[in-house]
Amino acid sequence: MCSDDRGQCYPHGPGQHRCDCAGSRVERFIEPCLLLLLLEKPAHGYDLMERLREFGFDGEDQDPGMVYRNLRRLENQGMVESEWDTSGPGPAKRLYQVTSEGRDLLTAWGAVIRRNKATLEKFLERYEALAGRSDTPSG
Amino acid sequence: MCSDDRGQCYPHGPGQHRCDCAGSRVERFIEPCLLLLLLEKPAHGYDLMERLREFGFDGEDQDPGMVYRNLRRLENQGMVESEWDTSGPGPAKRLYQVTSEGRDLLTAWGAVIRRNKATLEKFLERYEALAGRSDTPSG
DNA sequence: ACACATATATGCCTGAGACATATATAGGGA
DNA sequence: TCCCTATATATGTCTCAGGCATATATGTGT
Repeated sequence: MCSDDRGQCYPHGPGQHRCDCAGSRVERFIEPCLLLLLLEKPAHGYDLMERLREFGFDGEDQDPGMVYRNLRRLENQGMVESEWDTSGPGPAKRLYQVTSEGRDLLTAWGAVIRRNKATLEKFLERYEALAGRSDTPSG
Repeated sequence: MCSDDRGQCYPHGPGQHRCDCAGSRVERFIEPCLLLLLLEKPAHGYDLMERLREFGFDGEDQDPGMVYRNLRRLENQGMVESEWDTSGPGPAKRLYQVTSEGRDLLTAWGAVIRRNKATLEKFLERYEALAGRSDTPSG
């Protein structure tokens, strides 16, 4: 079923893919995070990969594929623009910045995330109301 | 790309599957919702389908498949138990109740959802800090 | 020469979820 | 009787996001 030796682990339960037990994902959450980071400061993928940890993305080993693919998709959709930067040392970097369409998308995400937060809050209220009763879920 | 005539619609943006534009999902969120509802009051699938709306599940037309499959999976994992109820009129109902393992799972979910909420809050803080600057995402 | 950090890109596979459909029971109306 | 609807459960198919692996290239240090 779903067993590793890292303590709490539930069958198909609250976990990342294949039982990482780090929490259920908010779908596509990486998208608004990338947009926000890029609005704060234009950057390239490898840099964003590091900075994503600040949003709770499992820092230990970030997946480059995830980051780069999302950036390319956002570019295809006109949400970000990129240009090669060969000025520094090392391999060329693709410098991204957000377009005005991308700003609109982030605004939309803002609303979505507020709504999402409200949903989780509603759940927790109800969950804690239940826990206050005798038949608490933890006991 | 992603266009319908229902107003706000972003390419692959904040939306349910295939551009429903109703908000990005929290993965597997239906699971803790079902457990919580069943702890509040044992019930059958069709009933739960209705009650799920209270958690923000797109009420208009709820998907029975989603509900029933999740219930059966939870039962296979020993998180809930069911028995047929043929007492009432109409077709037989499968009455579900939560097991002690299921309660533990809900407790774990509680922690996950609190963490998730914190992540969204952190994002929103940072998002609003940016919006306070001149280069606000919406303007 | 070799290892390593930096940097980008692509391929494969799985699981959740959206959508459609099948099946059965019972009640009401034409 | 036949049909429509509400109630109730179950299953098939397809797509997409994400996890994991891998390929490629450049510069630095030893």
